[in-house]
Amino acid sequence: MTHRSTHQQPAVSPVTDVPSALPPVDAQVLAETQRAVVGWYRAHARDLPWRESAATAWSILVCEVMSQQTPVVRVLPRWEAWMARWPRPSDLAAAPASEVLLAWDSLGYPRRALRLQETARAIAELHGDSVPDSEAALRALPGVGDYTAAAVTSFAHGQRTAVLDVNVRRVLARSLAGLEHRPSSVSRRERAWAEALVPAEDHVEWNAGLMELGALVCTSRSPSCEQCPLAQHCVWLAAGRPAHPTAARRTQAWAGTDRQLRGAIMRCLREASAAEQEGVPVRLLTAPLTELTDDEAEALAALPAPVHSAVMAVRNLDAGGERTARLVADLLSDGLAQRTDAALHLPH
DNA sequence: AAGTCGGGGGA
DNA sequence: TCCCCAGACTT
Repeated sequence: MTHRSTHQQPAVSPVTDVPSALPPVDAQVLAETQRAVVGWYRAHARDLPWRESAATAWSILVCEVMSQQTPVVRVLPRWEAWMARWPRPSDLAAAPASEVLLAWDSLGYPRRALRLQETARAIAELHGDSVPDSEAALRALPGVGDYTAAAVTSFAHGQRTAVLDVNVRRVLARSLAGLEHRPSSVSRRERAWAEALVPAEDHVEWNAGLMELGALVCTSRSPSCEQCPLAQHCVWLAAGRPAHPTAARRTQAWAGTDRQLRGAIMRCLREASAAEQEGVPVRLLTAPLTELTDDEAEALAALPAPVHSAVMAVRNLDAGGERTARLVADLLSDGLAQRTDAALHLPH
C-alpha cells in the first residue's frame, strides 16, 4: 500500500552552479524584449476577471493567494463566488471560519484560506479595510510572501516592481540567460537581475505578460517556441533548446501518508456540510468505522453518494480510525476543521 | 537549504 | 506514473 516513493533523479549539479547564469543583458535586446512582451500581452492575454478595471486591490490579493501553487483555471470559479460573497476584507473577517473553508472548496492547502481570513482581519483593523500599498506592509500579512506582495504592488497599485513567480523566472531564464530551468530558489542576485529588467513604463504589462507567456507559451514541459514573441531574441532557443541538468529533487511521498488522509478527511467534511446545506440530514456516527452497529452501517449506506464515497475514502485509508482521530484533533486545533467534526467517526 | 503543506490535470 | 502549478512558512 505504501509507496514511500523516494524516487530520485540522478544527482547532478544544480542550475545555480552554472557560472554564466543570469548574465548582463544588452540594452538593445532588453528594449526589444520589453516591447515584444508588452505587445504580445495586449494582443493575446486571457481576459481574466481580476485584470479588469473593476477589480479591487482586495480582489486581486484574494486571487493571488488562491493562485499560490494552484492553476488559474481552477481558481476562477472559486474566486468569483468568493468575491461575490465577501467583497471587502471586513466581510471576510466577519465570516465563520467553517464557511471560509467550505468556500475554499478543493483548492488545496486549506491553511491558505485561514491565513487569508487573518489577513482580512489585519487589513480591516489595521489598515482601514483597504489593502496596503507598501511591499513591506503587505509582506507582514499572514500568507503573503515575496511573490504575492510584489504582485499586489504591481497589479493592484501599479508600482514598478519585479514580480517573480515560476513563470516569470522561467521566461527570463530561457530568453535572456539561455537556461532551460530557473534556479531552485530566488537568490538576492536573481532578484536584482530581474528588477533591473522591469521597464520604466508599462510595468503591469511586463509583469503580467511574462507570467502569461510562461503559462501559455513558454511552459515548463513543452514550450511552443514557434508562437513565442521572444523567439527572435531567445538565447535558449538560439542555442537549440539545450536540456539543462536539474538539481536532484525527490518527489514527496503520498500514498499512505497522513497528508493523504488529512485531505480525505477535509473532503469528507466538505461533502457532509454541503449535504446538510441541501437539507439532507447527515447522521452523526460516533463509533469507529470498524465497530459500527447494524443501524449505523445502514445509516452510512444511506448517506448521499458524495458523502458516502468521502466517508469510504477515509475508511479505506484508515480502517481502524486511530489516525483519523488523531488527525481530526490536529485539524481542529489548527482551526482547519471548524464545526464540521460532527460528520466524522471519532472513537471515544 | 530542505521539508511540509492539497489537489487536479496533462504528458 | 510523474510532473507541474501566479508559494509561504518552519526547521
